Amino acid sequence: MNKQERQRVIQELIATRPIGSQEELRQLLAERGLDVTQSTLSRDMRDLRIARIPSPAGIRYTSAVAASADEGRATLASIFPQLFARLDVVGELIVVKTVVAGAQPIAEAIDSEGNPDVLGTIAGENTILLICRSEAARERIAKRLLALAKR
Amino acid sequence: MNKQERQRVIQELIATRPIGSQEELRQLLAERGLDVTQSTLSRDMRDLRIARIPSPAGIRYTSAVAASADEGRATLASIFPQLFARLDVVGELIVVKTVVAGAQPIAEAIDSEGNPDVLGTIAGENTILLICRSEAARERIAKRLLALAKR
DNA sequence: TTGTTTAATGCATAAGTTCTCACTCAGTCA
DNA sequence: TGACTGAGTGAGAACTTATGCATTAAACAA
Repeated sequence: MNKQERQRVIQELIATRPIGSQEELRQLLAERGLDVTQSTLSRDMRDLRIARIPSPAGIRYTSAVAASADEGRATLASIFPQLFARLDVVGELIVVKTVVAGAQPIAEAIDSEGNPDVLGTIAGENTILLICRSEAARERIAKRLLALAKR
Repeated sequence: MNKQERQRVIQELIATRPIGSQEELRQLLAERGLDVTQSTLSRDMRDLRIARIPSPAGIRYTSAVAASADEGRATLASIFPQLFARLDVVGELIVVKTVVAGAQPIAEAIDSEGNPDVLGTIAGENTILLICRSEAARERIAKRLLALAKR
């Protein structure tokens, strides 16, 4: 049971669906085999600065990290761990999921490295598509990104 | 006793200083002659969508108009038929063409389903790129989307 | 190995927020 | 006029989140 991994899953869950309480989040995590108490989630939310936003439709949590992540251009290593959510690969492609609004800065940081293994990046709001030169190149890059994420 | 006036003052107070609880806010309002209970403030906060952001330094309220812009997310089934235009596939990819400005909401709706077959989506203005886990996954998704479109 | 330190966590409960209900008051209409 | 309606509110119950303290596990030094 790993704190980093858990916090990453929390970011992702919160980015992709409305969650109305820490207890609800706790259940979603439990379904994924991450069993912790609400106390721990309260502390995670603080670490991640996850905002709680009320509205007529109910309460919702939102990652507030993204807002403060775009100060100038940061190095990949400095922002990737904070913004990263998940990574998948298929063929020569890598799909990186990030917290809300995290895709743009990460893609920019990757681009600016000028790695020839990377043919290009396309970033949406919380998803980056990385097109690699070959499957071998894709493997190298994915490995490196995963290592970065673990920081 | 005027609600609008009070809510205006709340916005102002929250913008200009760190406020850590509704009780604290209540006192500040009382000093200004606006006497209400914390219950009322809770309702005001909801009306104004004032976010509560925790951090190692304590809790703080912030006007959250920007952060809460994603309320009222529609289900895929409810919007897809209206916005869909055309669909093509290649390898693990699906390219969905939509009516102008339709890509963003559809991509969001797809994301929020959390389907593991879908590694990620990237949306432009009227085109969505869907990256699937495999060609088989791509087939399943494409079939489903086409069925949805026929509604 | 043994002791020490530190991070992570659960438990119990304190602190804080939201909700339900009842009430008031102003406006509307027959 | 008198009944009705809806917005706004307070009081306290119900619910949610934060925190103090104790425990455990891991890393490290002696």
